[in-house]
Amino acid sequence: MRYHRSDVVERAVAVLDEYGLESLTMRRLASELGVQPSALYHHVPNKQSLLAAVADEILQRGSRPRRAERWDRRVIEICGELRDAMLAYRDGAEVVVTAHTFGLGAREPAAALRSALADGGLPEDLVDVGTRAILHLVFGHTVEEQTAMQAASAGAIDRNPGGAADFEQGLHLLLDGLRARVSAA
Amino acid sequence: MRYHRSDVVERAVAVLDEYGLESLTMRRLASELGVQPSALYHHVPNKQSLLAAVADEILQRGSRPRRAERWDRRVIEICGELRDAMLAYRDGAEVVVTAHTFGLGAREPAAALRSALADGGLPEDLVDVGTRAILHLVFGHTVEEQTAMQAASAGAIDRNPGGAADFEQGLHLLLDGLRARVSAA
DNA sequence: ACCTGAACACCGTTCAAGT
DNA sequence: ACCTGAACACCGTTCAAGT
Repeated sequence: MRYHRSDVVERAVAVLDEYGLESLTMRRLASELGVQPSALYHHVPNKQSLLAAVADEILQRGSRPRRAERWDRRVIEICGELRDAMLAYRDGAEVVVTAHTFGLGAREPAAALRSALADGGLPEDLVDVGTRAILHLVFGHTVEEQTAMQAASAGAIDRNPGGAADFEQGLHLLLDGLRARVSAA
Repeated sequence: MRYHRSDVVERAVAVLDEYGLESLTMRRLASELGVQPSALYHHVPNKQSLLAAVADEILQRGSRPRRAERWDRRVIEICGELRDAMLAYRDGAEVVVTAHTFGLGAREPAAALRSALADGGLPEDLVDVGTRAILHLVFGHTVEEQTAMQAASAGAIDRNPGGAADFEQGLHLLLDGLRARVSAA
């Protein structure tokens, strides 16, 4: 059986979703494909870049058409899509956030937010600050939400970090600040 | 030589700061203390809780007296202290954020923010949402800032995520949203 | 081009035994 | 109470050799 890079990435997503990030090892993935661990290094330079590819695959699978016209509605749309995409796979938020932190993959959401804020007429430095702030909010909220969900389904009834409603409420706090800067410009 | 838990935690902080998180292994820490790896398990139940203790130690070492009176100035003060504390040690942000995510240690900053927002007269649900939003902003920004700093000092001149100025600007966006809700109450 | 087999240099954790 | 010695069950990655 001969594989391509896309087969490896797709199987990695499946292993992640079924067994979790801590079980997504090169050796485990190799045995899942019926291949020696060393064979994976023909398709991927190392584990880090495999995880980046997994992050991009998760985001791409969750992508939806853009419908909103107003810049602030578009921000909400992008953030909702991003949250849903990450929540759709076990440990999806952790994987996407880590990839973004190390600057490998997961670049699309930042670009989409940037252009929405730019369309809103914000000055360039505020586009930068705003994009990062929104992204940090979405990432932080979603990692916490997913961790709590998975902890709850594994037994312990921890604190709940709020779902979609709290997510949107936090986002609106930030959007208020940004809107105030648009009208002031 | 006989050690106590505090010796182990303090040495762990030193190893973290000097060699980074990826080198902070139980085996490495043991050899640094001149002891067998198994000896560490007399002072700490596992690696995860050692890292939580390291996170708390980092935060405690960076703690400063509270001076601000107004609730919103106090939020800025708390966030600045938190950022400085994490930046003071190599990979400090990563360690503190991970501990917080898994609900082990790093609880003090959330409590301090909660009480500041409550003093501001915000309704209870907004205290929750606001605390988490602020924390996510600070954590996200600081991890990104520290990662970029360390990547830069290791060679690659990456994108810079802004320092203290961008940090405060992002925080002010959120505070504007919160202040608007205070006056509306 | 893709894979095997074998190795290298590591991990976290447990547990009987010592003092 | 604190530590040793030895083991268990793993890791990511490299590299010569095969087809």
